[in-house]
Amino acid sequence: MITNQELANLIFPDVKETIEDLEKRYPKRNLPEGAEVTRFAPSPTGFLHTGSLFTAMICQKVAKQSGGVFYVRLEDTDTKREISGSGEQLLSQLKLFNVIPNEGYLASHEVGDYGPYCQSKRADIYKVAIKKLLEDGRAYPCFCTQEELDEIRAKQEAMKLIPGYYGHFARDRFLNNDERAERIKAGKPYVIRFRSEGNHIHKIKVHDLVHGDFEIAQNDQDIVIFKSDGLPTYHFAHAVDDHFMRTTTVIRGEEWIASLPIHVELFEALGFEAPKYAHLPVIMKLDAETGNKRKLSKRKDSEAAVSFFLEDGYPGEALIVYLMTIANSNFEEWLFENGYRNIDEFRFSFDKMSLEGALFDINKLQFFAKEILAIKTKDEMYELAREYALKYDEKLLKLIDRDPNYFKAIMNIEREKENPRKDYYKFGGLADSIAFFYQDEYEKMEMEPFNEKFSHEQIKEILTHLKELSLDQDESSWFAQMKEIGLTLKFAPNGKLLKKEPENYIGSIGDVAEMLRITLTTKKNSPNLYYVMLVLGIEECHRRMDKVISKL
RNA sequence: GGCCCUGUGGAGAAGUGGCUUAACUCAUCGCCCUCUCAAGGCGACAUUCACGGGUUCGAAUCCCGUCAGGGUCACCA
Repeated sequence: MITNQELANLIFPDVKETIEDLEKRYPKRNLPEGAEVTRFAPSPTGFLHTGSLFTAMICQKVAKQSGGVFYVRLEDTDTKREISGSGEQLLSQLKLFNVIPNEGYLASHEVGDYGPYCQSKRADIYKVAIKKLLEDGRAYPCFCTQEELDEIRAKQEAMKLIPGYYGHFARDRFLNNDERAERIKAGKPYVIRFRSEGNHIHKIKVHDLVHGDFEIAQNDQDIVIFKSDGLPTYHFAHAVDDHFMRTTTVIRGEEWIASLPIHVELFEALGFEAPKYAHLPVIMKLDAETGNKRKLSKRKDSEAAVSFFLEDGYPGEALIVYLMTIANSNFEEWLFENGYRNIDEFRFSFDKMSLEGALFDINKLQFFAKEILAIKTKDEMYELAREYALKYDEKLLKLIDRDPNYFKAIMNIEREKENPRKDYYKFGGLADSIAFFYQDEYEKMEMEPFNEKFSHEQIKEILTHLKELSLDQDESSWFAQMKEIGLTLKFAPNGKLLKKEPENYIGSIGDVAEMLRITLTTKKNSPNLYYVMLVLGIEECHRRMDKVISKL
């Protein structure tokens, strides 16, 4: 009968390297004590998911704050689901949130000594590891067809047994090497399975950086490690790659906890030391139909894809800040003490992480976005807005480019002060809210109705008088003038007085301001009127007032 | 269904046996300020920590049970 060695050579005749060679090729990293090597390992099957950004952000943070390495590895072993170009997109979107790897797959090229960083290019490496397992008798070819597998499963279901390829159900583990060789030579298609030595009635203790210690059933499944397309499955690739890329801490979603026993056994069989694990809670959403929590779903929830925030023009920083509040409960407090400008100095810790998946809260995101945009300078606002407009908003781009300084002036209304206005939380819709500042756009807009309390004649009269307003001094003198004009026409200088002596007045200064506001901006709400007038310029203000007077 | 994880207000949460009449943040609501809005100021919002039992002088905190929610059971990752 042929030996394991001979069988291994039959399957992988070209593989000459050994695990030892690989150990030499990918030596332990020379990093200071405590430095963490983390990785973000997406599969190129679509857009960047909000949960993936969350994971990637934490990976980067952990590596950065420990003086380690954060790298990206493309898990492109599922050729069927792969969407071409999504690898590049993933990287470019990550970059927009300032999550920038210092090693690995970078779309246009690769950086680092532990590559290649695309799994599809690592076939040779996986083969070395599989060959070793074959030689050790810890892996075997399996010739079962899909139908046969289905049959086994049906039998197990009927008998109410745990489904899967294990124990005596693992039919092909009982073949002898001669039979295996014969079938291979006959050209029968096969996969390679791991031969598990575990038993699910035994428990193993595992440690997780966020969940702590817990027990879980040992693996007993003879999982597929090498698919018929010549590529490894996730589990196997994880063990091999994270070992040879010298990852110290594997940070991934909670959905991987269930397969931890497989990974533990794989590392053991390969003779590798397992990395530390951190299984992150999943970001959830309340399902409108069932009222239950569920994972953010790309199909159902627009906010599941980071492109949603990008397209709507949320500042990238805001999403990161928001995600960090979910990641570490003490972050918010830290933020209020230390400010938005030094976020890098915050020290992330796995023990400050909640164990339950947080419900995605767009309100809170918007709150942070407002705060962040409020402390931007007018120039930063210009850059940000233009960057957004360039990609997503043609109308906004035209308005901005017509006169950058004019746009900055609009953005600067009540910005350069202690408590800047917090009007904006995203750039989506900005064009519409500032359109009235532009003459031609203003002409196209429909005015909100004036207060019906006042006749057209009264409004005309007031507007005519308001043309005397001067912007030459400051806001308070402007406002004093307006009060004075109002007073001569029987408008109380404040609301309280009107309430107190309703018989003496026909309205209050508020009514006067509203008329002016609607006239100039078409809206009942706008930024500080004085500054709006300054930006528009007194001539344009008069033009708009004249127009309304003549139209009424 | 088995296994694993989780369970403090509308949301994120602090809390690890007495300092808790449960911090803080968002949201909501009310009042004040005010030319509208935004901001800001002040205040309201959990007699109670999923539920039931137990331990204890004392429990959100420890133990047991129950329930609920989530995850997972592929030649997908």
